[in-house]
Amino acid sequence: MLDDRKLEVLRAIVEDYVSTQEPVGSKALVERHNLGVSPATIRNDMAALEEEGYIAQPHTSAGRVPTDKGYRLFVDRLSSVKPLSSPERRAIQTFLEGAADLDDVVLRTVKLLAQLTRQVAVVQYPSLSRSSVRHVEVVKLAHTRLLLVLITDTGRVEQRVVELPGPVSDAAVADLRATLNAHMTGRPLTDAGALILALPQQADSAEDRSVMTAVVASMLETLVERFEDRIVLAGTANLTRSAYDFPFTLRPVLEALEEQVTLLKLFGEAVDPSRVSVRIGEENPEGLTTTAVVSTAYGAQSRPLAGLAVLGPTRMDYPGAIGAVGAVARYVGQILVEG
Amino acid sequence: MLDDRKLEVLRAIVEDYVSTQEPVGSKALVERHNLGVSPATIRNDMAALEEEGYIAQPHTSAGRVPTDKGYRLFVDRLSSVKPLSSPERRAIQTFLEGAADLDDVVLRTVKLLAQLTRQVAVVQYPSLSRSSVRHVEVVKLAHTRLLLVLITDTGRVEQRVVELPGPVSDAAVADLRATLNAHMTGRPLTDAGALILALPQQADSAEDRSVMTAVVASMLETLVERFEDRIVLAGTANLTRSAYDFPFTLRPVLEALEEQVTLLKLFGEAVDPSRVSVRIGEENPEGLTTTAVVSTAYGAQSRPLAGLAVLGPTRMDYPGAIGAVGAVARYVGQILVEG
DNA sequence: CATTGGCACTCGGCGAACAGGAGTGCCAAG
DNA sequence: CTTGGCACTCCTGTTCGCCGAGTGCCAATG
Repeated sequence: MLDDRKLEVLRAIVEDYVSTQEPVGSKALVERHNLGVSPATIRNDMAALEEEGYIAQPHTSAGRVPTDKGYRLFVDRLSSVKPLSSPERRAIQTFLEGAADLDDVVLRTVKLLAQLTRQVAVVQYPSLSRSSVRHVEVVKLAHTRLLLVLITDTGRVEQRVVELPGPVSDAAVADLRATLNAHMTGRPLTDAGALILALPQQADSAEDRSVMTAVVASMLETLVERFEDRIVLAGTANLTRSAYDFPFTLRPVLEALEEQVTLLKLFGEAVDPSRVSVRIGEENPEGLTTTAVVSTAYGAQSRPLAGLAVLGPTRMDYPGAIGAVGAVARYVGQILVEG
Repeated sequence: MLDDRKLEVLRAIVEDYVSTQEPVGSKALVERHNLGVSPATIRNDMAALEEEGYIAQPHTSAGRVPTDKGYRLFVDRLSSVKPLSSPERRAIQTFLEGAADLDDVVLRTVKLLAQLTRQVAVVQYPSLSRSSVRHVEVVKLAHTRLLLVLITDTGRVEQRVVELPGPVSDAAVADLRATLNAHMTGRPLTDAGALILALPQQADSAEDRSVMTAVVASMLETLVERFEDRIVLAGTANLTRSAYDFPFTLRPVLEALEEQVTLLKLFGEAVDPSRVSVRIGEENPEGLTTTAVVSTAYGAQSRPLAGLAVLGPTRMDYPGAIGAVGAVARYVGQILVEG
């Protein structure tokens, strides 16, 4: 059905439309790309492509525009990743290496991505669920109040205040710290919860037991609730560039970007740092159905830490975005895994 | 120059324009407000108001629109704060009281404000500079690596990893913890830095001294660098509602909202929880000159914690926004100061 | 049978012309 | 000072007609 030239035509249409933002006609196509055939031939091919649903015309007498299905085919079979230039690579590396701490790494990453792609960038903090416990600290703030601090091997720190049913001694706190560390240190967070579940029953005294119960409950909440929370955005202003057809399409996107739940869905599939996933139009969660999302995971191959993505209109420079997302993910992964 | 009726006319113009978003003419004015005079009279008043620069007409034959100066007069002399309804108050209180921790309080606050005003809401975390030290914790992560945790009385927790020049013993760490707490606990963060500056010189051994130097340097950085950082936004999608005149005006606003530095300026003057400040148009920092910002501080009267604001088009419901900002600030202040 | 040039057709975009109407400014009278 | 009347401005929406881009179809060609 679709011979090589038709595919070539589709690629040309996508490329032209992405760069000009205007429907592309048969004549313009043969001029800009040397296809070696006449406009009439292209018209036949275009008719076939439209028949198959890869392109569409906004108005009867306008040029053609790729459909979501067309972009999909383009991404899957017609495009190759556009590698970054080596100055770009160097810039990325030095920029990211200058980061002071985890917050700074994530912040720089998201800004970098937004700037490179001129789209909206979304970066997820290294997920707790994929980290291990480096250390647990227990601090007595008052007679009946403790602070639990959980430090992960990715440098993330979660803390939580626990109200106790009764007062505790300093010695008991020291005990608690030792016990928790003995059970949790070095374990992945996904397992850590189960490992401390039985602790209250093993406590020596009734007091210890009630304290332990409160602490364990709180720790479990931390492990469960905060699993994947923090997400950082940058470049939302870029949304205004790509939208002539305004409030209608922009509104739901801005709303979706404020909804953590929606954003988390973007990373649902991206668990393999070596592959970049592209979701186009209707393939996205509600509110983002007019956009395209290019995402991947970062971290070591064997241990992905979290997701990172670029979001823009479906008319997006896919090869460029895929290249940028992949490269940035690699560098961030390196820094976080080594550092 | 401006008698009572002219002021009344200005108020009517502002109110009508805010609610209809359309230039308001003399006839409509006398119909919607019972001013007791004829349109012709109003026309004379309007001419005077225009002469003085309080209103302007977009086109020769259109109605009048308030200028920034007009809004300013309206806010300063013509409007009274619109108190929230008592169901609203109750809703706010219960909603905020349901918050689990500081993050949650701030998050709920910002969402609440955005929803109440249907504008963009901006909330600053309780500023470190206006908090006191509740506790300092020192945790040994590895032989040459310590974690410093600083907990403030507003529930904020800042942590930082310090690389040491050489290994430390557990006893030294315990010492360090005790010393730091002795000097810092209960002190405002603004003073805490000065109080630990001299510590390295008092150390017993050369090893202790080098460790202390590293720790103090890191602590000072935390105190200085992180003074005012985190800011949370909500309701950016509301920007699309109030803008027919799009990309041109929206773009710089979105950019400004991503710029922490700009946002911080919004709170520059707001240090008194009992007063709500309004900045209109050109009174705002670059990028926000087409918007109005209603801001205040929250916290105890004697000890403001941070700022909180609402941002929207200059055509904004000022009485409503001022009421909402004031009320929310009061409730958040209560919760954070008591809790 | 794919390719091509020719050609009629469609339809959106754009500017001109036009009518309607809202709103104004001015003026003279109360 | 207020008011009704009135001419004027100019924005808004509509219609009309034209232009041109782009298409689909067809017959001719290699």
